[in-house]
Amino acid sequence: MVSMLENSKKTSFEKVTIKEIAELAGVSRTTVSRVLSGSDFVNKNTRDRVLEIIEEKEYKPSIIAQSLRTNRTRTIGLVLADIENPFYSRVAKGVIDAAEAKNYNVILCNSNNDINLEERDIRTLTERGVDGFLLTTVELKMKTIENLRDKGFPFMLIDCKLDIPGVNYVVNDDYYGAELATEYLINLGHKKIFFLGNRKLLSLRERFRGFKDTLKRYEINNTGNFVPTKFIKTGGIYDIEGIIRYLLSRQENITAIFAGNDYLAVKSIEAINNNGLKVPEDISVIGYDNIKISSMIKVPLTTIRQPKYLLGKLAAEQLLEILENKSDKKARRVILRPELVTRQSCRRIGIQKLEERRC
Amino acid sequence: MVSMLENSKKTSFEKVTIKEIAELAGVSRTTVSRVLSGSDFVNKNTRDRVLEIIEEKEYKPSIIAQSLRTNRTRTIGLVLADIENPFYSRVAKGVIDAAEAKNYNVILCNSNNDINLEERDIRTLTERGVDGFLLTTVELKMKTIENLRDKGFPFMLIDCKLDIPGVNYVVNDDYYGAELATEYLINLGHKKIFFLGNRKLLSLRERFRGFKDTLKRYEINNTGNFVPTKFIKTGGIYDIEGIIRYLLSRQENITAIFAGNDYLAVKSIEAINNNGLKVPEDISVIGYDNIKISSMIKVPLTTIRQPKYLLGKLAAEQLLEILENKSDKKARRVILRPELVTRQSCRRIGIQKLEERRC
DNA sequence: TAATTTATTGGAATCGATAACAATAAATAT
DNA sequence: ATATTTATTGTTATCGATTCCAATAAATTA
Repeated sequence: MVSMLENSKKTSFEKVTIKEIAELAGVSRTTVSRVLSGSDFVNKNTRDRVLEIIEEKEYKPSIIAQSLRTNRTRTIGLVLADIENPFYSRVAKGVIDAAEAKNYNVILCNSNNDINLEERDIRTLTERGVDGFLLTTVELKMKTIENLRDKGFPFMLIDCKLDIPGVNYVVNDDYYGAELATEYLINLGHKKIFFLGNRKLLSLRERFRGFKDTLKRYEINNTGNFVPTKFIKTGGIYDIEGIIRYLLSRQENITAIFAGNDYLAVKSIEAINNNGLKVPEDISVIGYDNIKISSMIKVPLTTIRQPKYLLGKLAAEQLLEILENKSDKKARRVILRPELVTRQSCRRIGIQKLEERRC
Repeated sequence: MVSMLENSKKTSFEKVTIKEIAELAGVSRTTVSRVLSGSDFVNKNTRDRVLEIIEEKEYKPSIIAQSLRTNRTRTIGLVLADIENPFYSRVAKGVIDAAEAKNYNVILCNSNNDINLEERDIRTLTERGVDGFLLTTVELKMKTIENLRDKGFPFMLIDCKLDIPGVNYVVNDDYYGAELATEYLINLGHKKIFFLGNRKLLSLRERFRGFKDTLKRYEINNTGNFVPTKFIKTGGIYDIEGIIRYLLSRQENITAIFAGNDYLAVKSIEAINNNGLKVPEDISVIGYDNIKISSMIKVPLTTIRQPKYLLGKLAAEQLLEILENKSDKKARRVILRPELVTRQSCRRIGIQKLEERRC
């Protein structure tokens, strides 16, 4: 009764500490701590009494104080290249779910595809005392990563295959995915295929490699896949309209575009339409990522599906394993396989070119 | 030189503490702390010496220790209803940007539109010691909010207009937005309009109010806007296909659907198409939110645009102001105005009904 | 009965910072 | 020359937990 009265008087946010619990239970803080940490050697009666008071007072140990003492925060950092990009937000969901399942929290940074912000975010996170972090980097500096590794700070890369010792990652097999896409186009009869994408970005570099190698394997000569720099705006953003106009004007009879990601694909289709041509009738377009909108646009997009949720989930799980088990130095590298999703943005081209059908 | 040698020997992650800095500089920890906290009363020579050593040792104060002592973590929590929903991820970006601008970090929780997870998240965040948090709640329990308020824990609601004393929010004016949408449809000649959306959700409730009131204002009788429960799956998810089939079968000559959000609108259009009808020829559909895909789908969606980034940014800024300035108890309620975005999913219906054109 | 284990508990140091208060030396006023 | 201010710095307690080590009481063994 008295305690209820006291409670109702309490207006501002006051915290119960372990000291109070100890006093109320007539034991030492040590004992309360023991009760808290599960089972050590505490007498059953004592334990019950302490637990009762803990419950009554709704005592929760201060995570901050615990962190200071134990040097673990049960927090991991997540550096997202772009939270608004559905690819990354799905990855983030996987990360958050995996973290929460193990009673960890996630501090989120958004690097905005900016390598400088990315480094700032990494610094912020380490200073803030996260136990480890996950990095979805898009154009990473080798030095930064090596530095992190050498400091012994636990981290994993997401969707960034960097094969240097002591660096772990969970990635989609971009090379294989690009093979899938390219083979698909080739089987539809395409030979003049343009690869659209910023090859500075790690995953796009892999996709481009897969593309090139596949063409070679089929003995198809393909030249000039370079986007003139004048179409690349600050921050590596492409002027898709400009690129498409340029491609069409080159009169090279390009029959297909392999867009490095679905965003580029969607924009390309728009641009192609704006130039009076149609997809897939005049030009086939294949994307990469299978983001949600790719099935919803005017011409549902043929693309490569990547396990995104899994990417985040596995990465987080691997990181947490490392954290729970600091000694083990074994390499943790997971490579996930993408799949082809055929929709309607690519069509077969054959010996006789079908006449354009107009509605 | 010696120190460099030492550094290169250091393999694991070792932290420099204020104590070491103090010893190296030949001053007390207090003095170092003073230097750190900007300008107190420290002799310029001393300060310079300390700063030099801080720089040399790359010393960063432990945020955990600071937090414990000062009872401030420079961390805010963000409970997102669904990080994968582009609406919320844009909001999140606004929040993160505003927080980082003031040197705060964001701990992200994803409540998955689940009210139980939401409460768990709130608990997690308060226990973790965030300074305050932002809540994008979708179906909140009044009790939870009142409880938080009574405990004096700083928080703000995002896009959830809850007018009880001591509760602050930044919201879009859903009522007004719904007025805009409804008026637009009415001006196009629609009278039989169906409102599609879960009216348990706060913002949808507001939209429905705006919808109803506008119809009344135009003296239009509208009945039966209730979705039969059999089409509502667990978690409040709608079986849109079922609903649309049901609507069409009712033979009530519905000419327009006001979808409570763009997702519902997009799905509705798909469902309508699947039933052999066309948008907007047979049925007009207006959405709400103006998410990215709404302009990219087959029939670009007419919808209501909401300032999403601003929503998050302002909410975070308000919260931080509260945190920096604990004494001020003034109400912080911001109401943002949405706008109509006309695209192609609605058409005028007139006296003579145009014959269906087929391609 | 004395000696040794075992079970249970508490004291005090510690994690890395901040802050109230005290202390000293130098500068100024009387 | 003495008293009082001012500038600068240090001492120590504290935030809220954990943990090493010691202490006590009870139980067991010799």
